[in-house]
Amino acid sequence: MASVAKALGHPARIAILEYLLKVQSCICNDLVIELPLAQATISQHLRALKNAELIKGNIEGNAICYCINEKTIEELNSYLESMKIQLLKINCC
Amino acid sequence: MASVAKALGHPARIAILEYLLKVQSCICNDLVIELPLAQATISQHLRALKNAELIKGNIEGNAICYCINEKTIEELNSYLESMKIQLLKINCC
DNA sequence: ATTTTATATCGTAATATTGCAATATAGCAT
DNA sequence: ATGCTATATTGCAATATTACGATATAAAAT
Repeated sequence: MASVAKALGHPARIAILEYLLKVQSCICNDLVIELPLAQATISQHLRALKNAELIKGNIEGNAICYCINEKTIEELNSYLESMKIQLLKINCC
Repeated sequence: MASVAKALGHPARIAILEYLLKVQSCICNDLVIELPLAQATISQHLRALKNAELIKGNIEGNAICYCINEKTIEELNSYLESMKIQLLKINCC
């Protein structure tokens, strides 16, 4: 859990995910144009997101189609959901 | 968003939140016994969680009652929820 | 008043992360 | 075969994070 959150914990990586959502499909060189970061840096962030299984990449010719991995988003979501439910039981502070 | 995720992105801080959920109320010296970390380190992690508004602390005599800040959990949750909904529209990879 | 308990802060060493230029790789187009 | 395009990897400097001992603070108990 911590490792997924950690991968989310950088503005550039949030921006990448939101861009992927916005364009609803992605060949990632777009990102180099879209974000104010060097290509090497973006590649590094993509790797972090991939290691955390927040995105997955399919090779398509000489480009790579990176997409959000729904499964991990759902896992994170249901983790928070259950936290929310448990919080209803608590009555302090 | 990134800053909240970043605060969640450490196993000790996840452990603190889960402990707060488990005991359903908290006077935080418990944590020094519960977690295999020095008191200074725990205090540091508590500060990180507090800065991210994931917890709030009320002074109670000479102790402090730290509690989860539901509001932030809910915000995080609804961010992921809306991401999930947007993902349904996407059909690639 | 002194001691104890709970917590925070400071200083510091070890480690990790970030950003980037340079270089490498690999498929595509010519 | 050669050059182009998309991406990854490497090396490195700058910065941030983590962990902790030592010390500070402040309320409570004696």
